Amino acid sequence: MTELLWGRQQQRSRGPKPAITLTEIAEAGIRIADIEGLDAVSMQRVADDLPVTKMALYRHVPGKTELVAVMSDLAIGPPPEHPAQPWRQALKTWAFDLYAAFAKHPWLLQSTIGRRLLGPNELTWMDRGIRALTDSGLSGGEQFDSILVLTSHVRNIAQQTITTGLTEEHINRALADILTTEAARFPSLTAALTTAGGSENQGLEFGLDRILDGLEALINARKDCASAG
Amino acid sequence: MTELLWGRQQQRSRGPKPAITLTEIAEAGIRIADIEGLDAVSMQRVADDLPVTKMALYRHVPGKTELVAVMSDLAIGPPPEHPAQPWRQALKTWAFDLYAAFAKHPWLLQSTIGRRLLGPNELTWMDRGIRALTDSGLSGGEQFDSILVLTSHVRNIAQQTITTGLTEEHINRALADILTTEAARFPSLTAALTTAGGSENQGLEFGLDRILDGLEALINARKDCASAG
DNA sequence: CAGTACTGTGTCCGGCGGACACAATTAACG
DNA sequence: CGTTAATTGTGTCCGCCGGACACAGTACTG
Repeated sequence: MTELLWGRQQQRSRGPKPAITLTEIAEAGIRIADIEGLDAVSMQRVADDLPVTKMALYRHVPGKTELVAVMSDLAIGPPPEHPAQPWRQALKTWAFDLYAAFAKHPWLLQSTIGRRLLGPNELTWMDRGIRALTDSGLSGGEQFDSILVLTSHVRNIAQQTITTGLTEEHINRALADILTTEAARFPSLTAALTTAGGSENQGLEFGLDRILDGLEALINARKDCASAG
Repeated sequence: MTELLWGRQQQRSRGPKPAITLTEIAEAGIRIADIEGLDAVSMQRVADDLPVTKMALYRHVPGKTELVAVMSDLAIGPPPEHPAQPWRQALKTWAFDLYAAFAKHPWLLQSTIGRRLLGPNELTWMDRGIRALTDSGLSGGEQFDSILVLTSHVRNIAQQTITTGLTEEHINRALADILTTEAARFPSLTAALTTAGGSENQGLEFGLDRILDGLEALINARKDCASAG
């Protein structure tokens, strides 16, 4: 598993030349997931696209879990390069870049959840985020937790905005129906949504600014403390 | 679907008395998911526990998707009651309550992701969260987005801390191995993790405080603006 | 040239969600 | 009170899934 994600490929000696490579398999999977969603990615489906037999894939990848892991790290890719910026601006562009990556491959929201083995690209994203906070005066754990908060926010907004399925309208209509018939049970929610006036869709930036405000407050407090001591 | 989640049950007329109810089915599913995880919940497995035939379930629920939805709303339950508090403290206890709910039924982290039809309990959670911000001076959309940010943070921390599988140790060891052999590729991340000193596990409160700090700053800014105008 | 390691193929399995026809039950109606 | 019709749970069947395993062809090594 680690070997796969980190590209440790032992050189081949005897035997027929492989007709396909791990990268080609992953790319085929990505292609399918991009168009038809992650659920459409089955061993059979990937094999048909190459085209080889389904069991041929198992010569290059131990199972579907590992295939999805390789697909994910390959699809998310490395974070884009940017000129050096102050930490706040750096984190903001970092967050928008991450959102863009999720927008490009919506199925990454499904495949990169929970405790799992991380690939090099995903780790690079984390490293790049933490780098922005290196000179902030926060402790290592605080830097880590800060990036975690930002990541979860970006993920959540992406999940809310990026409409994977076509049930979008149906869900919204159902919610509207419920909120009109059962408004009495959810007074605060109803009030908030009626004054909200529909889809402002600025959730990403709003939450981002709040989190960054909170971080800035902590960083400033630490700086004051350091200069005073 | 809406009828199921919202308990609209039409009264029965002719025919044999139902041997099982929707609630019993959902409870059986919850029981299985709590012990063996959400993946162990199959129609066959749920039916065996009741015990009835698998196809009997389809008389009460249209499909597995709907069953999981009913299970989820039933398992998360209504948010606990608390005496009135200032908004910040209210949101903090609300967040901890939500975390506790996820800790009680870890599979809720899997089953309640993405755009979906919300049940009454889940909506009550949202309503209760927004209620804390009703008199904050924030707009309805801002109140909504604030709760969204808090929810995503709690979810993310729960996913990080609550160990569903037994691969925990294996993953950590693999990550440690990689960070030692490939430390040069991830300098900032390595530095942050080495100074962090392992599992402080205060991620929930840290992020919570930062987000609440950010919200407080916005609320205060609005108040100043209002009093000045 | 012989041996051997490696690749892709074909077949098979258990389990999954779900469609459909059927038998059994029970309330409503003449 | 008997008949009818609606509703319940059962059994069988299907296609798809991930994966195990034996087998045949290929290409390098001695």
